[in-house]
Amino acid sequence: MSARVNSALIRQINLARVFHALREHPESSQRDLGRLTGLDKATISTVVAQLQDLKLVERSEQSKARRVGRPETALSIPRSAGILVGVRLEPSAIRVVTTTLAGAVLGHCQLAGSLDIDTALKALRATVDRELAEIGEDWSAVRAIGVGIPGLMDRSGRLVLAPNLGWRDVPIRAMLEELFGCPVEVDNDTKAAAIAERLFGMCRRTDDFIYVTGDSGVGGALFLGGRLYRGAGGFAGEIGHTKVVPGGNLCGCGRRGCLETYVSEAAILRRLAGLGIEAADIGAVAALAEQGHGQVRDLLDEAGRHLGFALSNLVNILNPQLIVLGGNLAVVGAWLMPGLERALMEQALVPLAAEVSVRVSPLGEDAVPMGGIALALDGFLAPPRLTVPRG
Amino acid sequence: MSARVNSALIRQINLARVFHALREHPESSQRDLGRLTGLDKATISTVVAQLQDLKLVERSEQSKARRVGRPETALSIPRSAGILVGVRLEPSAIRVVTTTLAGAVLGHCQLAGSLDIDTALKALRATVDRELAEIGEDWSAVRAIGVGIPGLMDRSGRLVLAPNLGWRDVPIRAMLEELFGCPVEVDNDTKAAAIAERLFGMCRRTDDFIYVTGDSGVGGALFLGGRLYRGAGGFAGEIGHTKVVPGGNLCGCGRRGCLETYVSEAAILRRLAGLGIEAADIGAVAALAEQGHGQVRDLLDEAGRHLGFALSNLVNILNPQLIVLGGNLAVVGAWLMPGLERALMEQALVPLAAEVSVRVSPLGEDAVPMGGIALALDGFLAPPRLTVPRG
DNA sequence: TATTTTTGTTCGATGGCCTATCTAATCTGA
DNA sequence: TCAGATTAGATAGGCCATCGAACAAAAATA
Repeated sequence: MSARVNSALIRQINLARVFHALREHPESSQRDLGRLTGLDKATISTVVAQLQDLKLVERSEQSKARRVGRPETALSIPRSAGILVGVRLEPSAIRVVTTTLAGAVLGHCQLAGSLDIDTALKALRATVDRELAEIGEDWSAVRAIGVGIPGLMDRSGRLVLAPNLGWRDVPIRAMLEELFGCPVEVDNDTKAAAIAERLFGMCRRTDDFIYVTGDSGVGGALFLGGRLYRGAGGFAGEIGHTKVVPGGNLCGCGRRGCLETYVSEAAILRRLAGLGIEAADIGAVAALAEQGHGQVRDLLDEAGRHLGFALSNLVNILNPQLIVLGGNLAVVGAWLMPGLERALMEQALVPLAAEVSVRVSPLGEDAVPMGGIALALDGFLAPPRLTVPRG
Repeated sequence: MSARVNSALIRQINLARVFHALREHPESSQRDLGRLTGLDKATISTVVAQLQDLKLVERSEQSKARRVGRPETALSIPRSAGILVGVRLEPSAIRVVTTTLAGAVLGHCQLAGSLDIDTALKALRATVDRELAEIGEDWSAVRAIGVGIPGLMDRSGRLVLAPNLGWRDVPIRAMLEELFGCPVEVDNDTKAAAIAERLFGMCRRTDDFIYVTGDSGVGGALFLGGRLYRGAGGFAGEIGHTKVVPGGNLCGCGRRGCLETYVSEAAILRRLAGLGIEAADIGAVAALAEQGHGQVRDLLDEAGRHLGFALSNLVNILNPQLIVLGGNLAVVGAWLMPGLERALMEQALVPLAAEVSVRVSPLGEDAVPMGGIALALDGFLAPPRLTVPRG
């Protein structure tokens, strides 16, 4: 059953809309917010008053005069409104980012990871504590925490399966809320990163984009029609097992020629090793390419071609506006691009290929933790989804 | 700018929800509708009163007693509420269906098509006039008309391009409203058929499904998260040019091995002709298969395999709950199925393949005109979409 | 200094939904 | 037969939302 549609929901929706409008356009006046949201200025007045009561918004002391007439008073989302904590939880590392409610980064922190759940959680707690001390805030300032995890979640925040961590069927959200004593949101890391791209990255005005990343495998997330698409079972986005080479490399899934046997970090390192080229990680690969290493460049170009082939089918089917390369793929993005764009132009239908552009994510290593920030923000701001039968 | 969120919008949403609940569950009482929509019975009371004022709903005279207490009075969407007209406009044929507002079919009608716009529109008007006479209704009873066209539409109802009809940049919606003097909705035929499947067919409870059809090409429509997904430019769903055979048949798009060179009606007829088997249309092919013609069955099985391969990538990426074969593919669906399901099981990731089921559409030839009905219903019932920044 | 101009607040109107109460219609059981 | 129990639906009052219009505030301008 979907949510009740009543006046409380209206206010919840408009509150979120006004807040996000101010987040996107800092130092706006009430008049600006009215224009941005389409709401009457009287409504904006009461909504802003409520946001002030919630300590989410502050009005600046001095006012800026535009030309004639009463000057506008600028509004802001102050640091005193509280902070958000975004976490990337991985076998190899735990990365923590703290931001204001507006998404401005206050500090970073990183720690070696762990495969044992209890150890990982304890380390996480210690890391966040240290990070808070570093930026001079305490727990009372934390509004919410969001965590991106390489695994599959259900809607209630239960981790169904995380192969890389070796975790299965863990009530991770409940455990973290117990641990931190504040609201916690959890989601798949790639999906979280895609949401971050939408709220803080390069997709702020883009309703339809595909986000691709490549670590151990190749993950994807689909942002369709202004919202993240999760699929019937929450698995949507599994682009890594698209078949790109008939009878190609053997994949962990048991089939041959899957995309992720060519373009994941693991695959690239393995294939370079096969050529006698040692690289510790994707950064080292990028460095080699930067130095003009021909074989490395060729291999990345080929990987880009395979990725472009897989994406071309997706472009034909989904007609996105933008494709974003994130995570490890962003690190070598510049070297994947030529092959990728060539394959895309050759394989995708002309009008669709012409409209889509491919970009490298600007969020870098912070993509997933910033996704945690986006999840946390959603957690206490987003109204419930409501469904109406329609086309 | 998205719609204003105010109390008028709330009522619009709840009106639509109650109407659809009654459409889905005929002869419901107000109490039933309250349970179905989650709304308070007081709210249901006023909403039903308004629906009655709008002549959309009627209360039955006699009442049905369940056990003890005051008996319920059943509500219905009566024929006197008006009728809807659904149209499929094609080069070869114009097909018209009339239904009640609840979607119950009142009559069918078909006519040879035309490639000339003026002739086609005149013929359409005459066909609808005749059909109305046949079911004993006149134009005053028509609430709205919906038309499915094999071509690309923009959001305002302008036909951008219809290669099969040879039309380009035609303000088809405005022309039809002029012609009929009542509200008209237009959309791509495959997308319309998918909406019909959702409202009247086998996907009434399914929020995530892929609809596939094959006429001259292979078309698809994506119903994702409870609504039809159109893509950034309205092109979403082009499954026909997925590459399924490297270096395969030459396609009209200039590339090789596209899906639609194997499984469209045109492709199947052409490939059968290459084997010396003459079939006039897809119905004849189905008949041959029915008679046990080995070569025909083999070719359909192979087509099913190619379709299954294309769909397997899509299943991996979109994680749908259901795949529906419609249009001409439904006619030979039984013979495509074995190859299709085999390919799907082999190629798609196990947990995803296990959850998805493939079905043949029950709507048959009426799928597109019923899509017109769905569009027409949406036109005067669906509230405006509202967007909230979120994940 | 008075006027103009623009911003933001407040008040009343309107119209949603919801709680509580009331009425209607039937069944139950003595 | 008839009073009570039970359930469906209507109505009134409360609350809260947006919105239009009048109002207050603050600065530039003449």
